[in-house]
Amino acid sequence: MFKLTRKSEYALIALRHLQINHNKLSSSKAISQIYMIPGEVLAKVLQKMVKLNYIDAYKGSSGGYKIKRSLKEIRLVEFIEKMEGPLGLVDCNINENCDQIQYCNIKMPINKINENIKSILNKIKVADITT
Amino acid sequence: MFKLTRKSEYALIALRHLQINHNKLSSSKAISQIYMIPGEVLAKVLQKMVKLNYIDAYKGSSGGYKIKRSLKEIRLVEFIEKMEGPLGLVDCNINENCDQIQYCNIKMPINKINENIKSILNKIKVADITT
DNA sequence: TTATATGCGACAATTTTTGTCGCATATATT
DNA sequence: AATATATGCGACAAAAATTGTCGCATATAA
Repeated sequence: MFKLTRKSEYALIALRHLQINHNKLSSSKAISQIYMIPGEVLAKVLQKMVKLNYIDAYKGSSGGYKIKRSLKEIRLVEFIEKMEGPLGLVDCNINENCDQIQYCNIKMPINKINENIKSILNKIKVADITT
Repeated sequence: MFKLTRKSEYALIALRHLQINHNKLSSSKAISQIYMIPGEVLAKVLQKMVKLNYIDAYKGSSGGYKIKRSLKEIRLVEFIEKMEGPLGLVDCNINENCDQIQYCNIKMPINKINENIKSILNKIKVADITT
């Protein structure tokens, strides 16, 4: 519980790197070597960030990735949800396929807490981590 | 990320049940049947809660479990950490065996956020879920 | 033309979570 | 005293999620 997945960690590490090196392109390979991140895994994370419009990709030799100036005010929760899927303390927040739901006595209180946590996390920006 | 494990869910469900039925003993089997929880799994969760002193066990025929009156002010984070182990956004908060740590550029900011989240979660009591 | 990038899908390995089985001990009930 | 019904506990198994690998396609600067 409450653990970032490696994918998200790699994404944040890469974002920070791209933010620091915003004046040039950084290739996936270069980043993966600097931070000891498995190449293919990082590549996919970067590709996903491109799709989600967080960073720009430049193909071809001497290509690479570059951060978008629009990144500054991204909420951390939003970023993680887009990278990994919806967050929720319990599955019934996300997906109603729970056989136990009709007998469950805690759904409502948990949902309340979940909303509290999310509203708090909403105040945290990606930039709080990457700058 | 941010998902309670089933064990914790079962624990909370059982706690709530025990709280509502504080006037009598409830057996593991009875609880597991009411809430459709696998018997052996629930049994272990209950046993752990006994060890952690959250509930009392009475052995033998017509035995079962009973909630302790002291439960009211337990913090949710504390409860979950005792049931599941330490919480942390990243492993390096918990366990320093990370090959990447010497190259990692996000450790400190993540640790900061981790503390923020924990301090917020600290305000939530188990009773917020079980009552 | 070539070397070096990104893009993408399928698959494999690993780890974590979840659940099962067997057996021991305790005790109320009969 | 015997029995049925509890808890207690360790080892194991199954399932799911996470993490990592491989192969090949496309794009482009040099």
